[in-house]
Amino acid sequence: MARTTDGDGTPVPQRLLAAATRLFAEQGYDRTSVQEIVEAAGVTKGALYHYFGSKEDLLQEVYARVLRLQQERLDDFADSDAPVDERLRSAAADVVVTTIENLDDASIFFRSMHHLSPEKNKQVRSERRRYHERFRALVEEGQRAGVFSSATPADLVVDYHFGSVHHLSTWYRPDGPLTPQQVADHLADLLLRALRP
Amino acid sequence: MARTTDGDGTPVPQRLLAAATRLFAEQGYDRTSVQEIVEAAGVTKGALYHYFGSKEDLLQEVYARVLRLQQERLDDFADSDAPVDERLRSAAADVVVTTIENLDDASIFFRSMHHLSPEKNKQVRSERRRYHERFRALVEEGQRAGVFSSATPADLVVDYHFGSVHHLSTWYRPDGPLTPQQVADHLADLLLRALRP
Amino acid sequence: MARTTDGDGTPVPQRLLAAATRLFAEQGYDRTSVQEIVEAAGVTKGALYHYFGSKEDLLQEVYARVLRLQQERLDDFADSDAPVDERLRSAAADVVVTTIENLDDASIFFRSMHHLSPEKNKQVRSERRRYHERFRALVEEGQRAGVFSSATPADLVVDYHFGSVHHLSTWYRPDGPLTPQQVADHLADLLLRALRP
Amino acid sequence: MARTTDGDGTPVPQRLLAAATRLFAEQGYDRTSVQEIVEAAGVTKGALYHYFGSKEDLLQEVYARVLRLQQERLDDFADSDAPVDERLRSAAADVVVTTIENLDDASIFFRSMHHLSPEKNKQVRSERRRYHERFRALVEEGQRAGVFSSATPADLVVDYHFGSVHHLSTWYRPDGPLTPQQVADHLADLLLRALRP
DNA sequence: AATGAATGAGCATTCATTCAT
DNA sequence: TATGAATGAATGCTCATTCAT
Repeated sequence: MARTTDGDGTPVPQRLLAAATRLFAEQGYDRTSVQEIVEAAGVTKGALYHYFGSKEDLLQEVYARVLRLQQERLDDFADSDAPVDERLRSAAADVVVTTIENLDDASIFFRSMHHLSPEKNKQVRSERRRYHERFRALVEEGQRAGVFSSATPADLVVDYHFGSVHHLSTWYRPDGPLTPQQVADHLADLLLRALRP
Repeated sequence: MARTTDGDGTPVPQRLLAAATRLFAEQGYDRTSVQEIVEAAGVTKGALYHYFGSKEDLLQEVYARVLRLQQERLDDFADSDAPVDERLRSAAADVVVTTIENLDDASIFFRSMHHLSPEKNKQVRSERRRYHERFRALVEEGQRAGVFSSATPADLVVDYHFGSVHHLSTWYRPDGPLTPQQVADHLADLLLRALRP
Repeated sequence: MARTTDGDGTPVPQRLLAAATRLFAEQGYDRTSVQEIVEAAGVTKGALYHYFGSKEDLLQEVYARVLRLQQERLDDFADSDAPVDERLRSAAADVVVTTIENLDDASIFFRSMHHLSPEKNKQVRSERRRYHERFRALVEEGQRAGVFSSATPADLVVDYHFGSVHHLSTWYRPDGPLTPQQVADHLADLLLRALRP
Repeated sequence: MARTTDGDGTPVPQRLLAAATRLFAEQGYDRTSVQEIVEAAGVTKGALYHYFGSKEDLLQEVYARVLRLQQERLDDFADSDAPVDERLRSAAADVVVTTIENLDDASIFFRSMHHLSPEKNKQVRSERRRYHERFRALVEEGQRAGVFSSATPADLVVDYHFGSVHHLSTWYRPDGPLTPQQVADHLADLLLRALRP
């Protein structure tokens, strides 16, 4: 067993990433000090700077992990061979459920992205765009097939839906009346109903 | 009168509020220093603290002004005697247009609200709720009248729409292909289409 | 009735002096802001600076009033035609009683004197010295008459007694077991007993 | 080891403590800025806050060191097997000598203690009380043995003496006519004479 | 006699980052 | 691989004092 793990066996970089994610979500990026992160992870500052070049690098890693996960799930749904309306409904509902299950990640996304330096911001945005375009392609496919109304530009439809997804971290409470799946079904339903020809 | 205004004739508190609004939107609350604000407003720190108790008070004032304006507009639309679907469509489109026209305020709202202390946060949230409830009442009125589908709880419908409004500050660019009014019409249309029985 | 009094009829300068005395004693000179003083006195800053040149002037006035009172009392006792031991005992006990009755003044004296500028400090010290010398003269008179032991220099005897007087503000509590008069009698007794030949 | 010391080989925390002690005594706690302290110690602010949590912590450390030293000396004298009047005389004289030798510490004690937060103040006071009680026990022992008069409560006797000790920082000057030891002998003598039956 | 807006210098504290070990 | 002492610049805020009215 290498030195990079501690009592609990989790490697140091992952412990740092987990601690940072939780703290960034709870307090915001600027209000979380490097000292707090290393204390929560049970290591020292030197260790953090051994694995990450800066506090900002840590934030970017949090983003990278989330983006990778979301893109994988979207690709899976979009690549299935179900009818396009079912594929869109599944993907639209899934992003709601996984966002609720990782509300910390979502909070960080919509509140801390502007804390990245221009270059890193650009990189994250381009990965976001890839995600957005995959989703938009589904909408356009349905519009071309006449399954969805073409009254609204597909881009706007996607932003309409993702607006509500981002908004989840503002109002969703685990102890509220609806389960994540129920919320997801309702929101996907609203999207599909809005797209009825 | 001479003392409370400067070269441009605008009272000092309003100059400070305007400068703070712009800077909070551009850089975020934590990244904007009091020094930057007073320099942008052309006054000294002492003057700022003469009118505002703290940097946080300044942020709260920004919120208070926006909330007041939005509530007034919503009340006007909701109180008209047009049919309920027209009233909802007008209100839904209007909030989009005014949000786009004041994107700075919107950015601050969705990125900096968590920087308020618990008490102030509570106060702002309760005013937000009042706004939300007025909007929800419109949806419920239409559902009771059978004009709108009751498939989705009215609360969720409202959050669906406001998610897309908040999201505007993330993607809307003045030099994009759509005018504010066009965006507003499309988004209001999506809402009304989703509510078709 | 002039403008210098308010609802309660007390002239503004005296109200300021009383407020300052209380606040300086409670919080210390440096920790008391001019704003607090004027609020406690129910006037504005402009009024304070109309009557007093500076915050420091206010402190000096507090001193001046106390010194005047104490000197008057000491002179009365020292000038009586009782035997010297009785005169010393009376004066020694009286300064204890009046110090306890004005513990605020005493606290200020022993904690804030070093906040005066060199010139003002010098002036206060010279008035203190006059007081000290009058007291010392009583001791010396008794020593010359053989009523008091000459084993200790009179200066040191006076400092010994006044040390205990200054110390009162550290330990005396109105709700303690001894009345001011009892404390005074005990301390004067200790002084006289120490001076027995 | 190289890092924790500088040119003169004294560890940084001790250098800071020494500089703070001198400056607090000369100018008072509130009038001494953290900047002055670190400049006097030849380090930066960051270094100070690496070792001490706050300016107040620094003050408390000054107290803690003095209290420890004084308690040790008192215990040594009180535990000897000389007659009780000799033990009291030695202890009473010793506290005078060591106070004069550390007049800075004494000044801080009697002028800055009220600058501590309530909790820290309480802690320091309780250690003071332990010291006071050890001294009082000596007086009571002599009173029970009939060596000292019981006319005055022992508590008051202790406060009488310590008043004069505190007062030293007000009037004692190294270039005065009396050596520290002479002052100590006189003050101890006054105490013992006052206690004669 | 009194106001209160405005100043400007100063304050204690925080923090991401570096680097000798 | 990891430590932790040290840096140095920045931050929000306070306050005695001034002065046009």
